Amino acid sequence: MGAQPTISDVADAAGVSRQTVSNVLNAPDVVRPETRERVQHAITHLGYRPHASARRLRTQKSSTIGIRLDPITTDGISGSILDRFLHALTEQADRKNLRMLLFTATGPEDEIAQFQRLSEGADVDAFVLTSTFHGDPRTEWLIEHGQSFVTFGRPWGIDDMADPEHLWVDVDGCHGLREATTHLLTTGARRVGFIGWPTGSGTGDDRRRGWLEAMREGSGLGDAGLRTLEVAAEDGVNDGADAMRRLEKAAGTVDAVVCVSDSLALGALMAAGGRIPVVGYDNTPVAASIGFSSVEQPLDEVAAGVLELLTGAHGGRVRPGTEVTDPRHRLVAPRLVVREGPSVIAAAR
Amino acid sequence: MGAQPTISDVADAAGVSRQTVSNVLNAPDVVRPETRERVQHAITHLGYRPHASARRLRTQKSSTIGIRLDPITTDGISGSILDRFLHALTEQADRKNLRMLLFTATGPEDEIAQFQRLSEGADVDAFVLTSTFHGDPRTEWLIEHGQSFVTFGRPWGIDDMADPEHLWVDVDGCHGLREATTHLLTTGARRVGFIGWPTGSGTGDDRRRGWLEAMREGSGLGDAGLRTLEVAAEDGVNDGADAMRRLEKAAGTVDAVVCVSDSLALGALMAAGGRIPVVGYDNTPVAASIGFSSVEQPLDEVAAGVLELLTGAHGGRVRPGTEVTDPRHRLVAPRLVVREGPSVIAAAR
DNA sequence: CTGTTAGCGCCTTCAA
DNA sequence: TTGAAGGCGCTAACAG
Repeated sequence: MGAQPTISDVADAAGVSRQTVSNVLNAPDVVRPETRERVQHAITHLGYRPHASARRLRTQKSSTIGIRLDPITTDGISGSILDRFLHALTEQADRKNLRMLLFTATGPEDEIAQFQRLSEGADVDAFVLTSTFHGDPRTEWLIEHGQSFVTFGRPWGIDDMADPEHLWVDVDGCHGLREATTHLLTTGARRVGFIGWPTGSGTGDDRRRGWLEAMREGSGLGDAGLRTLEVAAEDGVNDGADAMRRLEKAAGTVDAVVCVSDSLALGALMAAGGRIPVVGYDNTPVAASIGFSSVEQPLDEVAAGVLELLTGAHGGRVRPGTEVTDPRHRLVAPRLVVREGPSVIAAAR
Repeated sequence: MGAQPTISDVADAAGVSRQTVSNVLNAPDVVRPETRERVQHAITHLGYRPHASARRLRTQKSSTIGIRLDPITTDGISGSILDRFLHALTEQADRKNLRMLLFTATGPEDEIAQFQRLSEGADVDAFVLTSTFHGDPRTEWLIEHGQSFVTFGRPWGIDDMADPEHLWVDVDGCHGLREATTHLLTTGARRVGFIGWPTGSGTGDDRRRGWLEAMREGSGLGDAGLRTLEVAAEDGVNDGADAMRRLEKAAGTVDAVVCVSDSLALGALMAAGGRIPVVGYDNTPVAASIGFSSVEQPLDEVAAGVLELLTGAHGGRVRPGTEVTDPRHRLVAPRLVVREGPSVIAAAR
């Protein structure tokens, strides 16, 4: 450790003024190459590094993004996707010289209090939210207080794509399930069942739509037939198993199943004893280790999109009166990870 | 938003000097009550909040703790425990007015580079590491450069408890497996098998010891018999299933099994078709949703310990010449979460 | 292209 | 108990 060298030390060592050093760092093209090199040499020689707080004080920006760590989901295996998103975000933020600051909250009001605390204390100058809905008090507060933010997930309002105030990035779940279903159909399956969440969740309804469209186009089944191939469940392995049994009872033969989550898929797989292919969603470690196919969200792309929106033209904030020229929303396509099937379960029988 | 009020604004509003405001904030007992109240009123009225960067610049401390987000573990379900630890840490740090800053690294050297960057830039003034070993280059670098840090996990050196330079908090895995094994023995099981990792990992060997000791004391089996009840595997569901089959082949009857991880436990459970009780480790969401017992790490306690060590007497750093009076290490006991058994798997048969 | 000057908002001396 | 200076390390304006 020892005392860190300051910009003055570097200036002295290089025989220039402090300002020139600052220029070398922040506007290199404005300094004559030979001077620049001399300064650079002094910097590396002394091991100088700009003092983050001093810079932030001076520039009035923290270059730090706040993100809330969700409360633990006891059930459901899908908690890990947030983890992976966070990882992607941190990694890419780092490349843009942005830092990620964590916080927790016990509920929406508490979260708003945290927004206030972190923004007013200049700890953070933007937020990333992970799941929001239309009329969410949190986004309303952020918009109202002119805070920069981008959400991972659509607000699921009437007209998301046109909403100029709420920047978001989301994964096209409809497309994902359509692809999964189509894949199963090309494999020879015809009666592909669907295990989803109860109607009402934007995400779940969107994914269901993907299955429905693919089936209408490719299965040759009518709507009445399709209705028996569909069943709703809460998220959880036991719920998935239960749903599978209900599905088999209602539909008679089922050639394959697509699910809105890996937890449900695991349950379905177990209940079916591994006899038919099951496709999950999120491509969690369980899917990988048990060996069933799953729709993977491209979290790197999502993270990149979030950062671009945040650092882009509007800097995550909408300037009133600005024309909506550049995209404020981004919908990325997931991809299907195809796996052979569950060797473990088969072996267990 | 708008411009945040500064300390001067508050001073003007309250009719005092800036200094008095500062005192009200940092040394309230030195200001006359009535003045204090007037200032407090002005603070809340104006919505004043001290500027974090300004304070950090002045005090030369960031009050921020850096933690590396581990690369994603594709296999193994246990990734979520780090998640929960991070959550506990963030929550408790917040109460102490400390912030958690994330970073990622591609490997040990890169991580050291990050240490350097973050510490020299005064972004962070302490680190939390999540898994270290004896002679780990990262801890060596941190010690050498006088950086504050605490690890979650023993260094697994010869004499951990006496090492005065490396502060750590860990979970007593030996105790955890002993408890799990004893529980199974009291339930009536006698031949309790053990599925562990290959010898050599400190954590794994420690947990194995717990099983071994409990069996020696309570099973009435001799060492020769015990040897057939033990099998090693990498971490993963398929590995667990495979291990279970090997175990049954080698040992003949097995009444129950304890495993060093939930992934292994899940595999074992499936291979055994849910016929015998299996106990896992980490109490991950899978254990909860499938419904098997598991040893839970008390991550809240770990987080609390880490922060206490960090903010305690030595502030995470060892002052040379200081007597070793207060504890520099902390070993917390996990607890067994008992569950009925896997209804899903039983039903699937 | 380089140097000088003037703070960013806060806290730590010291004096009153 | 309160007030008046000074400076933490940096960068944005200018002036040379």
